[in-house]
Amino acid sequence: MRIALDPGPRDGPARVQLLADDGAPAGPVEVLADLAAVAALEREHAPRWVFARPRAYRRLLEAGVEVARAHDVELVEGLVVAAAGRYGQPHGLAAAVARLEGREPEPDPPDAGDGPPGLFEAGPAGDELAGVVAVHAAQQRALAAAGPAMRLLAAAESAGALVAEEMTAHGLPWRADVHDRLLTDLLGPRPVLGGRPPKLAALAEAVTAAFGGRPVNPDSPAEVLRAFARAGHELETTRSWELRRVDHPAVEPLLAYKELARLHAAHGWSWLRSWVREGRFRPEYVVGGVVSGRWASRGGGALQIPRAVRAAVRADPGRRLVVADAAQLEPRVLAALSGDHALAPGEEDLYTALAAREFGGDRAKAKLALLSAMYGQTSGGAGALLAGLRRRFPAALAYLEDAARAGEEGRLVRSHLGRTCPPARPGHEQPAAARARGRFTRNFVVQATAAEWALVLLAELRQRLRAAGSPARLVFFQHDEVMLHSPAEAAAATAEAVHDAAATAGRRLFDTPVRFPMQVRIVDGYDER
DNA sequence: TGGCATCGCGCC
DNA sequence: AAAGGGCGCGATGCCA
Repeated sequence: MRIALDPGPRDGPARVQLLADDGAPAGPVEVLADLAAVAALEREHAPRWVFARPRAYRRLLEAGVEVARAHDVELVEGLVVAAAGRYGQPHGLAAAVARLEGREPEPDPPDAGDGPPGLFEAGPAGDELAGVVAVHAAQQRALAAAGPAMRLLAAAESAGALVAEEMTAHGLPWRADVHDRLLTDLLGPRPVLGGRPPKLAALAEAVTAAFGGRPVNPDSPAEVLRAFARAGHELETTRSWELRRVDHPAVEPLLAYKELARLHAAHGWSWLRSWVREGRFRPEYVVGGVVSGRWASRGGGALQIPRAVRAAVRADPGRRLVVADAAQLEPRVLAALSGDHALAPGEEDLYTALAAREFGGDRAKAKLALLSAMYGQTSGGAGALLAGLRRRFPAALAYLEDAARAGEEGRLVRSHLGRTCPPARPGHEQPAAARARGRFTRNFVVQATAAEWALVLLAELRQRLRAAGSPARLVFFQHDEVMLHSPAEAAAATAEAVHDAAATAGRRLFDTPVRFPMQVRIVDGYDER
């Protein structure tokens, strides 16, 4: 059973309508006294809730209501539009309704699916619930025609919306005092009036001194290039890997400066002030925000938390962090996709196993070879390594090369479950553009399939925790890694649920002997191995 | 002053 | 011969 839901304006009534599984209305529109009434319907019917966008669920969470299953109309519309070769065209509810009615869709409103509260409530008066019902019915027809893989993808994407909103609501445990201590250790005391912290100021002066005393702003690539040019070093860029090859006394303080300045600018005291409240970091996740189906995030750089500050992520007293990451997910996905099972023979470290068989025990070399194959890299010695891979894993390499060729020829590629890449843009016939698109589609098939494996893992894990009445909460998700905040006594069971969910995710996507092991650690701090 | 492109680097 | 996928974000530098 399905129930369409319009949570309504913030101070107004919510409305619901019972639907058959094909999306046809199975009852009248009903007005709910409040969102808490949703909880009663959830207990009574355990339906799949059909709503317009993730923020609808945010409203439920604010009212203290969690649900088990959902169909997110705007997220699914994105999948359906892309599958028709029109990635990037409007997929908000209003646009979907317009298409159904044979009108030209308007561009999506800014931040479709997210954005500040009130944006949509204040939007043009329309029957939101009727739109949700009509578009959902059309999507059910499209998904039925596309097959079970697309239906699984739609369900997983929608489950992702539930997880994302719940993770934001719970927040990532973040110890501001620990973070502050880390910053002070690395940068010196926080400057009271802004400006550079002591250690950064000292390094900037050291750079200037190394260039003979003429002031050089190390934050300005242009100035740094000019300074090196005056010293007789013509550089292309000021990237650290290029600087490292230069023999000049300014290099060492400059590299040290860049590393610390990065920390200060991106995750320093102002970040802490902006993003951590009452011991929690609450980023906003953007489900399906990346073409490959990976999540993006808005605000706080949630998916780029540097290792240097991870010690600040600490479990509350009496709790533990259960941190799990999928081991070598992308090459395992490639093995399953291509049927080249020899590439991923078991649960052991895939690169080590590969190194032993092909690369003289050199794990780094094996990893570089595989990543190069999946990214389309051939420089830096990668080309020579590819030959060994191609000889040993012809099916896996052929899979990637087919995807690359499809891209170069302007065709579409799809993930295992049917997420579709954007169409080629005009100009893709130019050789350089064609090769770039080939690298993109080569990577897309793997990255997008890995992303949907991870989505299914999340959905399965969430379902297990709910079924068991677990007190553990999902608090972080980053491409191939999940973190839970769990009472200490439940941590072992939580870890088991992760392993179980991972195995199930593999089975739901593939009929394959390839395994998808998770490395799980139960720790107090995110920095602990 | 604000918008925008570029650079550079953090994460996967 | 050369060809590295996907992001977010802050600082700089240029422009209106």
